[in-house]
Amino acid sequence: MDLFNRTGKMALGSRLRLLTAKITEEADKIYKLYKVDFSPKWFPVFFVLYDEGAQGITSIAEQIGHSQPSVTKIVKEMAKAGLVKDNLRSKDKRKNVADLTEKGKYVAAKMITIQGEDIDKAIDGIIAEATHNLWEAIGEWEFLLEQRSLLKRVEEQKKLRESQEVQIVEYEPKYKAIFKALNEEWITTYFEIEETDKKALNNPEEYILNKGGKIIVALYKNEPLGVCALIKMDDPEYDYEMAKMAVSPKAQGKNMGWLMGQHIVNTARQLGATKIYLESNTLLKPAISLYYKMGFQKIQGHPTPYQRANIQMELDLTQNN
Amino acid sequence: MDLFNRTGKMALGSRLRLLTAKITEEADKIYKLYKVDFSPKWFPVFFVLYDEGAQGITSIAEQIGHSQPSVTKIVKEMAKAGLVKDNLRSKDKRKNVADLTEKGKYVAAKMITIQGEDIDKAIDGIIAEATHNLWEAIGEWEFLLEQRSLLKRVEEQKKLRESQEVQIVEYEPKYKAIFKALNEEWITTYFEIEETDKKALNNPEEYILNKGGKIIVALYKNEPLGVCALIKMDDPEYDYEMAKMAVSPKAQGKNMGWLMGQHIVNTARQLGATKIYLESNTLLKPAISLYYKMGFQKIQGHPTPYQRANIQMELDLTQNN
DNA sequence: AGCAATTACATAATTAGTTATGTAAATGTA
DNA sequence: TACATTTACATAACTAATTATGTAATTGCT
Repeated sequence: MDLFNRTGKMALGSRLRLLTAKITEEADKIYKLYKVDFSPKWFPVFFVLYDEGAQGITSIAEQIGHSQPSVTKIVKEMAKAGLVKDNLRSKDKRKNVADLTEKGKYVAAKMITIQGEDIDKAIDGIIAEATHNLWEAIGEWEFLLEQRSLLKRVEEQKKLRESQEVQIVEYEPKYKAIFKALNEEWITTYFEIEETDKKALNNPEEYILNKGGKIIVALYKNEPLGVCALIKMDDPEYDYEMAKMAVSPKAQGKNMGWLMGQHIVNTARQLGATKIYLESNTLLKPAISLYYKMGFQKIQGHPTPYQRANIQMELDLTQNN
Repeated sequence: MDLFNRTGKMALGSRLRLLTAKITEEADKIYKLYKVDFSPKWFPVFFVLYDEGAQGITSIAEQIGHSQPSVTKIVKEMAKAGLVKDNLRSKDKRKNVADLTEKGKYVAAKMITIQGEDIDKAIDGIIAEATHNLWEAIGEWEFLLEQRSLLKRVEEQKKLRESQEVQIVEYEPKYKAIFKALNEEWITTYFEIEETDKKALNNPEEYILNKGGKIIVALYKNEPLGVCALIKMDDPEYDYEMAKMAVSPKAQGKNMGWLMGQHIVNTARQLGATKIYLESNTLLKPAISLYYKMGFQKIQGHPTPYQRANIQMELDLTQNN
């Protein structure tokens, strides 16, 4: 299939489907070769009954990774072919216990020993001719996808790529409106604008910058979609507070919060800070988890002008992070 | 999937199907992640149109390895989604030429560059974590199955195993009936019993053994299912003739002909023969091809008592075979 | 003991493909 | 040039799976 050299790996699903179809088709011919009246799709159910003995439909389905209705159908088909008997008596009257018939046991033994050995050897032959072991590779994929799904892995790549297109810049007067708008957006979604908010958002120069603080803006493809402030505190314990972090919903999943957070921390360090303070609300789950990821620890009892603040945290810059 | 450690490789098809289903399911979620209104099954058709430009249904089907009706359906679905326009004018009025719309081209470019890159990297990550490369392994299987199908490989294993259960023994009087029956079976199927046949089949001792010939019997699981004779000739050029080879239809595909042939040749060699002669009929294709495989060469002009003989061959034992 | 929740399964509807078949257009041939 | 064959496609019927849904039996809880 030359096609797949051109598509790249995003066609993995299609490519696998074609190979699967080809192999299933051959399997059918192989059963004919052995003159067994057997359909390849029966195999997993058949094998489980052979290997584990009589059991209910759902139990089989779980073992072979099929849906329960699929097993129901297959059991009925095999019953018709005389390989299986179902509706065996069991205490639980909901259960439909299936088991191999004598004929089924005979076919199974023959199929799994004789035929299985020939097929194993044929496949081992292909594996020996190849430099990459398909059988082992599939096993590894089953395991690795169990650990972390393909979706998750792609998500991470996406985030990584997009975070490379995020640029952090210093506040300039032209960003005044967006600084206000992005913050108002999340505040009004969950809470109400408080008096302290108004002051800072309407006069960032006066209330933040001129007092020795910083404001940064995150650009995604040159569009300002995130803001964050480092505010000088007048406190015996803390030098700076990280506050007014806001990311546009349009820029979610681009790692912007993390990038701005790291930038703010570095800035604080350069300004000689040893501890950073912040306050937030536990309603804002992604934010809280970001703070923990950055190394912030929960503290208690610091006075705050904000009504919505129900959690307070600090980051100790003297420790390695 | 622990199941597949127990089944052995004959469950390869089932195992592949499960992996394919899982990956297709994830692919669907990945498209949602990128907010593209796109179904994974469209991908091969979509890609071909992107890569090769406008073309007819059948041409697409051939390239992607799908059936033509499948492509017809997919093209219609994509047309409905506004990604493709079909029924484009073409000289050949039977043809339904499809092409990407402007929207389709935009989506394709974005999908294949940006999304494709993320997916490629995610899959490369899995491949890097694994010790066996699934992508390469699939490519190798596509190639190797093209060379020699799985069916053929299994057939060979079967033949090999069964030929190990074939035992060649010397003629004994108890095999007189089967010697006659097996020969009569094939002769009457294609030709008629001739006078010369009757003599040899009814009196093998007198006409074959006592004249210095040999008869061997091939047993499959102790059942006599094949016979062959080495007949002493009274001829200036040839010492022996290989004749009366017969294999029961029940024993077809067990390599019996080859095994008996080799045995006869070895016997002749031990008896000091330098050349073996045989005659046959070109109607008997498997037999003729067996003789060629054994090293026999076609010759012409030797006198024969048989009407059905239309081909004559010899094997030179002085040459390495 | 009585009722809600869960479980085990069957059945129906849906999905993504296939093979089989029909038909019009194009091509090949006597 | 007429007619048979082939090609290109659509449509129908089938296959092997899925998800959705309904129902009876069992279990869990107060």
